[in-house]
Amino acid sequence: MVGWGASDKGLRKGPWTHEEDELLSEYVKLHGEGRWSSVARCSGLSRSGKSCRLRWVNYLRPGLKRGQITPQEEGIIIELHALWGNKWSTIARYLPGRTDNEIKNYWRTHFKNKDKSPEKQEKRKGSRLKQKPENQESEEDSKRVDVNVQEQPGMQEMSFMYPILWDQYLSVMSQNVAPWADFTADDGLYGGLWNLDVEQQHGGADYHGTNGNKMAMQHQTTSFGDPNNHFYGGGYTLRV
DNA sequence: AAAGTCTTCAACCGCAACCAG
DNA sequence: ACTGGTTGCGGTTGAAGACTT
Repeated sequence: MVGWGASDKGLRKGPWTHEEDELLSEYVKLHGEGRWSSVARCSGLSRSGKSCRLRWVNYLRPGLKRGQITPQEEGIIIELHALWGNKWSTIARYLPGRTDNEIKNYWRTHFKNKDKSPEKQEKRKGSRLKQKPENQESEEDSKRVDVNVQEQPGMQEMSFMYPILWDQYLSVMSQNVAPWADFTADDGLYGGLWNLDVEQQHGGADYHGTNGNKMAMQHQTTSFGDPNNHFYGGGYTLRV
């Protein structure tokens, strides 16, 4: 990578070391977030304020989720992207523990590649299929979410369906209220698509944004695909 | 086993908005 | 109102590892 290692101002660039992470964490613990330019100056780090902020926000901040995006999260990403486009930071507010960078990367790797030549994709897909038994759904397939967006004057309606694994289904159902779901966002939409109790999950519910927007959600659970594989389906119809 | 290709993700850059003086 | 510094956002890049031939 050209220029990484040291910049013309003597600031380091490139991957962060464990020592730098510790310095930054320690500094933020003592002085709090914000004032990133002074973090860079006072913490002893030879990093730009921008770099410090980015490292904290995307990697060091407590409460960040690690690991794969779940089918539920994927559904929310698709749904909100259909609403707002590439407003990654806005979308990230609805996925606590996930960063805008993570969501942006996920979108690019999983959905942007639709732009690539179909032949190439088919070729790769075909060779991958050789590796697994016939009729067995791949992990990617099992995460597929189907979205249907319909716009009407003054209202936008979206439906999305996704298959989920049985243990994920149980895990979601066991949470009467998702721990992260209880917030409202500046733009007035209710922030917790999973903030439904079991009865409501099956019955649907209406929510009101703080700006008066009405957001109606209808949740459906149904088993589809191969019941022996313990796939269940979830879905919402969302009207904004 | 090796070389080529593809995917993932951390980190950078440029720009715009915001804020204090 | 203007200016310079700071912060946040979205787009892009490139290294590393996984996968395919």
